[in-house]
Amino acid sequence: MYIISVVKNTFILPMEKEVLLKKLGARIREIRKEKGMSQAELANTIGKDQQSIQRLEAGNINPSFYYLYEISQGLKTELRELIKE
Amino acid sequence: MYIISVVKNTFILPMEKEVLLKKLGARIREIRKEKGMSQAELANTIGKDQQSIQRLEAGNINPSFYYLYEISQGLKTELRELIKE
DNA sequence: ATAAAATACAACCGATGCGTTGTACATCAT
DNA sequence: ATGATGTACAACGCATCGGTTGTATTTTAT
Repeated sequence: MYIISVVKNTFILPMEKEVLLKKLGARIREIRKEKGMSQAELANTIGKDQQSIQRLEAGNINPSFYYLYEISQGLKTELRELIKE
Repeated sequence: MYIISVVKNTFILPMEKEVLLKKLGARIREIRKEKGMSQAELANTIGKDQQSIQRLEAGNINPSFYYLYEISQGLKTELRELIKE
């Protein structure tokens, strides 16, 4: 008797990682525009640079919790607002 | 004329990183207990192991957005619920 | 008291976040 | 046309996340 197959992490998540990150980025961009800020402006207020914000909004990274917190502060909003849907 | 001091990131955040992560971990633990799950149980349902959940709940890591999403799914709750305060 | 279950902690290591530099391109005003 | 402003993309490097193994400590049940 041998183990012929080991399937790991069969838990199916309702949303793909890539899709989720795109949505997050789009939401952040939406809020930033509402506030009338440029990427560089947002970045500078929280000690980051424009390129980092660009990557985030493009959904090209999977940002850390604290990073998102900093973003929310830069946008003068609640962290929870970034996650609406 | 010389630059004698460069202060970077003078933006003062209302909450320290460490404190925020402790709170996040505590909140996750709270929800997990409400659901009557063990760390291992939560971990296994989303293809992780007990030790990873422990580090998260202890506030010893700054988890990624998608990681938190997986946790929320394992807890059968909304991602937003993990961030309540 | 003993065993089982749950939780905590430390170390290794590959993958990746994120700060940074450099640059391209598009839009707008002068 | 030129310059200023906003956005996009790629690469480098250090730090850290997170999967994993190993083990210790605590809690609960019998």
